[in-house]
Amino acid sequence: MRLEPQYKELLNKALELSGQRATKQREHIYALLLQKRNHPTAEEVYVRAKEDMPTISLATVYNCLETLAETKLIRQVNFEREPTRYCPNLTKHAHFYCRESGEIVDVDLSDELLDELMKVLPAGFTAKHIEISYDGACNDCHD
Amino acid sequence: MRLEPQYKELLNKALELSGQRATKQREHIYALLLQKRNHPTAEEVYVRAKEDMPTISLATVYNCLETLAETKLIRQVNFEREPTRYCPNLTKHAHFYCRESGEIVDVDLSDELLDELMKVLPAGFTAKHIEISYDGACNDCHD
DNA sequence: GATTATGTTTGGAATTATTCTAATTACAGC
DNA sequence: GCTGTAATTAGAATAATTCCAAACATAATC
Repeated sequence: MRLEPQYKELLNKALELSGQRATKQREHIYALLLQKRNHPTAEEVYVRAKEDMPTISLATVYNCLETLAETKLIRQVNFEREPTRYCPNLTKHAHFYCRESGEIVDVDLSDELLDELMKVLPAGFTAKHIEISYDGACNDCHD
Repeated sequence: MRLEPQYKELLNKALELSGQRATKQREHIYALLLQKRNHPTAEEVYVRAKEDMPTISLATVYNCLETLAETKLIRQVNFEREPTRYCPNLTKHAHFYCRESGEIVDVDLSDELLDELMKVLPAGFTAKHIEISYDGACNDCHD
């Protein structure tokens, strides 16, 4: 697993900016999130991370994911009370959760649509963030 | 605490429809959610429920909330990994979470806006549900 | 280049929200 | 009033995550 130069750059910048160090573990976690973008849970990341880095601990996986999320290199994705999932797609998007297959798919959102969503807020309210999640059946899972 | 007749009716219908019984506990929980609509957690519901019904157990609170949610009389509301909150507002709405005060406010959504959101889904995807949550600062909490 | 200071990782224990379990209780239909 | 089923209860169990203190790695200073 190799972290591509532009992402390595991105990671280093983001960590430096927040006064944190670039470590093997952080690079590794970031690389594997970028490489297979299937919205894994921390546990799943842990399993994958151990393939190339057998001594990494689950606590470190949580720490790294936390750091990456703080520095805005990845997003945390939650569906109800299920385990948090992690997503390196930085474009504005929602998530579609297929109840059949369990798959999670990114859904691109236009700035116009997001604007409209901001406009429906009551006067005096300002949102830093909007989370949108769909759930239903994906293309492969229709009855 | 008195459950207003129209809501009592609604509750009875919904429970009957799903083959479940109307119990004191279910009525009580439903009544107090309707009476103070501040999106309480299960724990908070438990505390309030005990005021008038000191022998009720936390497990029962969870059971009742689950039943009410199943029968669509209330909605579960989640923000990241925080405890689930409960909401008896059945209109189509999103939730605004104020990071300052912790307050949660309902935000009405028009059918048109929801339609637009459905339209951005990839071909072949059908959503049964959309969850929208804003977070930021509410009217009372600006810097 | 050695020393010190600071940040990071690690394994295991602790926490927290929630669910499960088995026993008791309440209720509906006969 | 019985009988069967559903609901409640208290406490144990679970699952995801966070905390903790010790070991380790890296960066800064001499």
